[in-house]
Amino acid sequence: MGTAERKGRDRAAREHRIVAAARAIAEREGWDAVTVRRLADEIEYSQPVLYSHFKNRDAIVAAVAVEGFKELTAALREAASGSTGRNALKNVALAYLAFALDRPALYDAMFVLPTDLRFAEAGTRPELRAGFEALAAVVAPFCVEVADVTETFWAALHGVATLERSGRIRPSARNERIALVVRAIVVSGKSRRVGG
Amino acid sequence: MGTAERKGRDRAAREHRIVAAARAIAEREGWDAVTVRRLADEIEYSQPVLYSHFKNRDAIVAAVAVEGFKELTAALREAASGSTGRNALKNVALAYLAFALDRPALYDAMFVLPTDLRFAEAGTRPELRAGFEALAAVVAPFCVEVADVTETFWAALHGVATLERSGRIRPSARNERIALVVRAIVVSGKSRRVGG
DNA sequence: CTATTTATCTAGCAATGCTAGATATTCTTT
DNA sequence: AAAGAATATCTAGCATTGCTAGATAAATAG
Repeated sequence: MGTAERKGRDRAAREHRIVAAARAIAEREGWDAVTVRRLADEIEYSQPVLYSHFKNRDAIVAAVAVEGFKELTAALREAASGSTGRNALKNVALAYLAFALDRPALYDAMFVLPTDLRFAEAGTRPELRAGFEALAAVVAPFCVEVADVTETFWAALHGVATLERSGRIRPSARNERIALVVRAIVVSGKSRRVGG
Repeated sequence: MGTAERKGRDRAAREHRIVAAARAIAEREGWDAVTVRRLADEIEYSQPVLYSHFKNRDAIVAAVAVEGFKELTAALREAASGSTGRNALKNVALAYLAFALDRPALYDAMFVLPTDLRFAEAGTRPELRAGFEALAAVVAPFCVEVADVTETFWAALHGVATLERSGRIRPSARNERIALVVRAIVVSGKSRRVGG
């Protein structure tokens, strides 16, 4: 009798519908519009059901963030494939920015909103680690301290994305900034004395 | 009779007390603890009085942010003074990170929380522009496209600060990341062909 | 068929941002 | 100084939020 299995599947499907609804509303109207009541309406169950799936609202945001990390990782790998060296770097940088700018709500869930997700330490979820490694892969050819340079590359991309998104730096200069970041990585592994 | 003037001063003083209370609570307990009711208690007036000073809660956060910009600007200028060239860059970078990391609530008000403050466009408040120019001053010796490089420098610092603060990159590698950012700026203006 | 566990819902709490309408205070004018 | 006008402030409340206790319905087990 597979009824227990079916129940488990149903439950998983419902959980996925919650996450999908949260994400859809957030993308369309922002995270403030994602209320527990509205999610309950959306999945056609009452509020407390959501709390049998997630500890609290933040845990729902975190679930969306995990989806985001998977997709970001995929997008970065895709961008890296088919090119090498400096071009790969540039393509990855462009893909990162495109991801952050076209899916602001998703990016917020991943990097801005409070979550309990852990990073850069033991117990980091694999979805999160994989994204970092996709960046490290294109950075590695240019340096020996891969972790340091990857973190700095990532931070630069994150900073450019968030400051541009909030209107703090000029959208018109995006390409120049990307070129500067890419060049910084390319140069980082080369000789210390430069240009004479 | 300077009673109108005194009233104006009293009002300004009360407004300042609101902002100071908001900032103090935020620094101590986070922005979630900064409720309008609690601010009203703190200044010993009723809630609606706050709305005669500020349009809404976000406007109070914005007022704290403006204070933050003044202080960040001062900190960056201070850090730049007394050194030149690469050392000035490094000192400014260190000062920026120190600012962001020891005043997380203030930094959030300035860069993370939603505000109506405008940047990088006509109508930008002078407090905000001054901070940018303090960065530009130490970047200028190293490049010709000062605006582009300054924005990228700022973005890198912002990214490093926020990712480190949220535990997404290793605190232990802070100095390495700063060194990389500084070197990237130093190198940015030099010859395009590097290291042979 | 009954008892027990599991799934779900109704109803409500306490807190939030914000505001309408009432009241107290201060100023202006005679 | 008194009456009327304008200003300052408060009380009380709305609508919404995240979350939960306690009641009920459904599924399972004996």
